[in-house]
Amino acid sequence: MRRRGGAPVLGQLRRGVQGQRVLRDRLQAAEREGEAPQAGGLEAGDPVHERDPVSSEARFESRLIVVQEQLRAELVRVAVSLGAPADLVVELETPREQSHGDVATNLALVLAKTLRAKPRDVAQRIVAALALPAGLVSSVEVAGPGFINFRLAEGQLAGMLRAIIGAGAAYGRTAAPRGGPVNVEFVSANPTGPLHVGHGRQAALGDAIATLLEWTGWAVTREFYYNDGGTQMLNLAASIQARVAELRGRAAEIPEGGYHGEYIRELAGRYLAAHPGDPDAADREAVRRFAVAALREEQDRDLQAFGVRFDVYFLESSLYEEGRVDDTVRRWVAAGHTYERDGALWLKTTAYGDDKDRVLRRSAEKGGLPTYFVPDVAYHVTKWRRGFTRAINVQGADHHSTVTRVRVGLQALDLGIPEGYPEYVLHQMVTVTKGGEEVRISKRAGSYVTVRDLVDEVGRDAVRYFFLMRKADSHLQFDIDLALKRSEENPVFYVQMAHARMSGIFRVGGVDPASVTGEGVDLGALTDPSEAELIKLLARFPAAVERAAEALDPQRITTYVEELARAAHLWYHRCRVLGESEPVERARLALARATRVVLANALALLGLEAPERM
RNA sequence: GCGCCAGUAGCUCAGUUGGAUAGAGCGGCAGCCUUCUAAGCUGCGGGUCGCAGGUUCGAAUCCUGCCUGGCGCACCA
Repeated sequence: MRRRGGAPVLGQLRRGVQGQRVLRDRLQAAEREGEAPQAGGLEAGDPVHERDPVSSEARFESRLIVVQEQLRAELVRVAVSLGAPADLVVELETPREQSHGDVATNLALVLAKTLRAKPRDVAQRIVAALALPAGLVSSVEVAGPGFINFRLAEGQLAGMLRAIIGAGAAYGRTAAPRGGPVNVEFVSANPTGPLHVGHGRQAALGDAIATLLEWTGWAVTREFYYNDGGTQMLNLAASIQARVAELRGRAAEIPEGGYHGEYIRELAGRYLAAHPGDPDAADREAVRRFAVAALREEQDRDLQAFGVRFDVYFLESSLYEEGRVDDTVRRWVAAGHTYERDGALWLKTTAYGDDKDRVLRRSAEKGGLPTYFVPDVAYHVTKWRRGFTRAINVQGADHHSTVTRVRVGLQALDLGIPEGYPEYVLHQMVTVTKGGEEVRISKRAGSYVTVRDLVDEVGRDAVRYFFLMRKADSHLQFDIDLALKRSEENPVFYVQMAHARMSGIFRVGGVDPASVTGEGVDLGALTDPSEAELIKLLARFPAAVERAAEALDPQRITTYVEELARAAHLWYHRCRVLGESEPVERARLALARATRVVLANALALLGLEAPERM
C-alpha cells in the first residue's frame, strides 16, 4: 500500500466509491435538513478566476490520450495473443529523450518473465504482430533493453494542435464525470488572529487541489471549519479584556495561553467604541462574539484578496448544538469501544492501531467535557453523512497526530466509513526570507508573518505560485526578493511573460486569436525542432493534470508550466511569426494560439492571472 | 524512546508512481539585440542521488538498518 502524507491509495478509494446515487440522495436530503451550516461566506467576487465547470459538450478528450488508447488497446490484444494474462495493464510513457520517440512502452520488459523469453525477443514478436490503423504512427522500433518506441505520424501532431485550439479553455479537463462529491477542507483557521503563512500555503494548496479535482471530473465542495467556542475563544476574550483594562489605565496581564498581537489592542479599542454600555468590557461573552466576528471578517477579506472562496463554512459550535458530539460518544459507548479509568472516559483506539488509547471525556475534576478530537470525529461523520465519498484535509504537518485519531475514531463508530477516510495532504513549514535573512514577525500579528503581509508585499499571484511550486512534503522557503524580481529568475514572472509574449504576437499583428483555428493550415510548415518540442509539451498537458490530480499535488503543474514556458520562450526566440511567408505565418499563428491556450489554462488552474502584456 | 516528513550539482529544486546516458533554474565562464517584449535566448563546466545492505532484467524511486535535520508524541486545540 502506498501511503504518502497519510493519503490512501486512490485506486482503493475509487473501488470504495459505491452507491453514488444513494449518496447523492443523502446529500440532497442533508441539504434540505440544513445539515451544512453556512456562516456567511464570501461573495463570489473575483472576476479573474472562472471556476465554473465547462459544459460537457465543450469538454475535450486529449488527442494524445486518444492516440495512446488506440495504441494501448492494440498492445493488449497482441500481448494476450502471445500468452499474457487478460487483465494485463500496458504502461505508456512519454520518453524524455527525443530519440526515443513520442510514446514508449516497457511491455516487453514486463512480459519477458512470464513468457520466459528475452525482453528484446518479446519486443520483436510484439512489433511483428501489431496491426495499427493507418496514419497513427510513422515508426515503431525496439530499443535499449526492450522498449518499444513509437513515433507519431505527422498528421497526428497537426491534429493535436487543432484539437487544443478547438477545446480552448476546456483543454486539460477530463471529459467524463468521475466520482461522487468530494469535500476539500482547508485553511480552517480559528478566529483568534490574522492568517499566518501556513494558512496561506493551505489556501493555495487546497484551492488548487480542489480545482485539479474539478478538472478531472469530481464534484468538489470547498470547506472551511472553525472552532468558535472552547478555551481558545475564552483566551481570546480574556486577552482583549486585559487590553481594555490597560486602555482604561489599570494594570492588567494577558492571561496564560492568551494572545499578544497588536491586533488584540486594536480590537479592545474597537470594542469600547462599539459598546458604550460596557466601558470595562465586563461582558466576556459579548467580547468573544465581537472578536470572533471581527477576526472572521478580517480573515475573509484576506482570503478574498488571495482569490480563494469557500462553499461552506462549518462551525464547530453547531456540532454541540445539534447534539452530534453527544451522539458520537453514545455510539462509541454502545458499541463497547470505551472504558472508564481515573474518572475519565477512554476510547480503545489501540484496537485500531493507535499507539495508545485516548481520553474522549475528561474526568469531573477536569471539567467533564469531551476532548477536542470528539467534535473533530463528529465533524467528519457529517462529511460522510452529507454524501462526500472522499474528504481531503489540507493541514500543516504539525497536526499529523490528529490523522490517526480521526480515522480511528470514525472506524470505531462502525458506520461503514472507509479506513482511509479522510485523506490528508499535510504540508511542511514555510519560512520567509528577505535580504537573505529570515523574517519572523509582522507588525500586526507580532510573533508571525501574515498572509496579508506577503500579498501586500509581492502580490497575490506571486504568493500563490510560490506556495504551490514546492511539493507539500517539502519545507518551503519563501524568498521575498525573488518574488519581487521582474526577470526570468522569478518563475511566476517567467511563466506569465511567456503568455504575454504569445498574446503580443496577436496584438502586434492585429490578429484576433479567435480567428486562428488551425483549420486548413499546413502544419508541415512548422519545421523548426523547437516547434515539434513545443507541440509535444502542449499535448502532454491533460496527462499532467490527470497525474497532479491523482497525486493531489499542484506542484506538478508548476513544474510542467515552467517547462512549457521555457519551450515557448525558446520557440519565440528562434521562430518569427509575423511577416513570414503566408503558410508559415498561418501555421505559427496556430501554434502561438495553442500555446497561449495551454499557458492560460495552466495559470487558471493554479489560480493565477494570464496577463496579455506585462 | 516512538511516529511522520525530508536528505539529488556551490545554492534552490525537478525527476512522468520501477525504466534507457539523473535534469532545470540561479550563481560561474563564453556568446547573442535593425526583430512579434534582450523583462529574453544559446553554449560550456559542475554528481559517491545521506550511508550500508536487500528485492529484479533494471533502483534516486520499493524493503530493512543506520546518520543528519524538521515536526509531533496531554484529561491543550
